[in-house]
Amino acid sequence: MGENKRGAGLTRQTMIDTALRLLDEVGLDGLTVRRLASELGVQSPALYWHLRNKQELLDGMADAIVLAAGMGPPRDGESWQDWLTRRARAYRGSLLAHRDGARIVSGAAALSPATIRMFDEEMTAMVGRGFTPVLALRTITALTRYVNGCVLQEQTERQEHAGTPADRLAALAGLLDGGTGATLLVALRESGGSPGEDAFEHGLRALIDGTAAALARRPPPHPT
Amino acid sequence: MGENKRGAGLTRQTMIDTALRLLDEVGLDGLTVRRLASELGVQSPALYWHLRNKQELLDGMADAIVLAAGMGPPRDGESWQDWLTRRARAYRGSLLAHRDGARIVSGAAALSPATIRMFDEEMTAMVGRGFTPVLALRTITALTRYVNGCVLQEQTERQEHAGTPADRLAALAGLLDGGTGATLLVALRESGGSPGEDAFEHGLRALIDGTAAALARRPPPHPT
DNA sequence: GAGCTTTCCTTAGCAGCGCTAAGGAGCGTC
DNA sequence: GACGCTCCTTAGCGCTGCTAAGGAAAGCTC
Repeated sequence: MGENKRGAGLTRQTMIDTALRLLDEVGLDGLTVRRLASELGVQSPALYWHLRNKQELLDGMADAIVLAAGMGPPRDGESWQDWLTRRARAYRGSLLAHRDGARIVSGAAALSPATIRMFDEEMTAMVGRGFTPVLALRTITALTRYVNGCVLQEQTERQEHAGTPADRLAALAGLLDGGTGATLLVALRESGGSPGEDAFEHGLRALIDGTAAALARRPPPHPT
Repeated sequence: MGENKRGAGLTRQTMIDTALRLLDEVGLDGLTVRRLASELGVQSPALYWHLRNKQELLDGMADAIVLAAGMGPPRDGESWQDWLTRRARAYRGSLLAHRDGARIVSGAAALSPATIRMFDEEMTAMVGRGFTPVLALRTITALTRYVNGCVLQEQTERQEHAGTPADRLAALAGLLDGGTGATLLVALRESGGSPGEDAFEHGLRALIDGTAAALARRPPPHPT
């Protein structure tokens, strides 16, 4: 693969970047330390000079994926509903941008201080818009976990069902003896393109609207 | 470990049951084929007479966990809101009942026909209560993925942060230079017991309420 | 009842994994 | 020129999922 002596020696960052590129090729299960080392033009134990173990590499990759979403406080004049919606879509897009991205982020053991500070800034902005700190934390947490769960499922489905959608539908029809009347089949046939994206948008709007209801239920402590 | 010749030979079901028990002891990463075989009083290749590979075992475990939640159509006189809330809590409880339960279910490649039929029955019940098939599918999908994401996060956090909550709070305070004023710290301190459970309940209610709003927005095709 | 087949488990072992131990090349410093 | 530090090498350990080949026991056929 690549030869050594490229510019300077290995860096934590070049390892993470190369690992993310390699991830798209071979997937998380194919991402071995030896494979990454050969991609970097180096023997595998060389990586352990820069990393304590493989998990530290995965953590770095997870943080890079999260940071690439470009989240952060709302823009000026943006309602918190629009902001949180945009934020959730950007986060989902960042997870989808890399193969097994959701598995990487979900399995991460620790986020970087920069990411944690970003969460804190976001919550402060929410408090400025009428949230209590507790409600802000609950909302951000619920949204993040929802997106994680959605993309995780989307990505595992994408790689294991190799057949065409029509084949999958036919296989499902064989299991549901009710024939074409089965509700699940009707729904899958009627929901046009990607049911994953539809379900994501439905749940996202529901979470935002439901949060607005919770916010109205518990008004800010100093109403004018 | 266990001796062989217990009753009859191995069964798919006894393997799955033993694997679930072993899972609570050693976790998913410690659940190896050799370890499970020794627990069954047998050599490891014996398992491959009953299973094609390890993934098939994990799929069976996932299905057992899902079925143990005892989901299904609503009871008589139960509103769909109460039913879906109860269903989501039962599902979460079933995932939490086994160590790494969410990882097992999220990584499952295929659910059993019985489970798929149960989903179909649930969706039929929802259609009977005013949902369109597409909206029913979106709602069930969003709820399932939300619970998956929640429990996945809860379970990975539980095992990797070994320190006491107070220690974690102090470590976090070191990262957030703003001192005790940081919103994230305030929220963590104020949210009493388990922020994971609080966030789950908040998101759950938001999802249900938001779905009710979506249902009201798109009324059934034959209103009287 | 002998012989054959089928079922279910054994022993042996392969390729690959994460990771460690020990050593060596290239450098700057005294 | 010797030393020490940095960063990489070669060798290899214990483990993984899984396969190949064989053997004991049970059941079926004649």
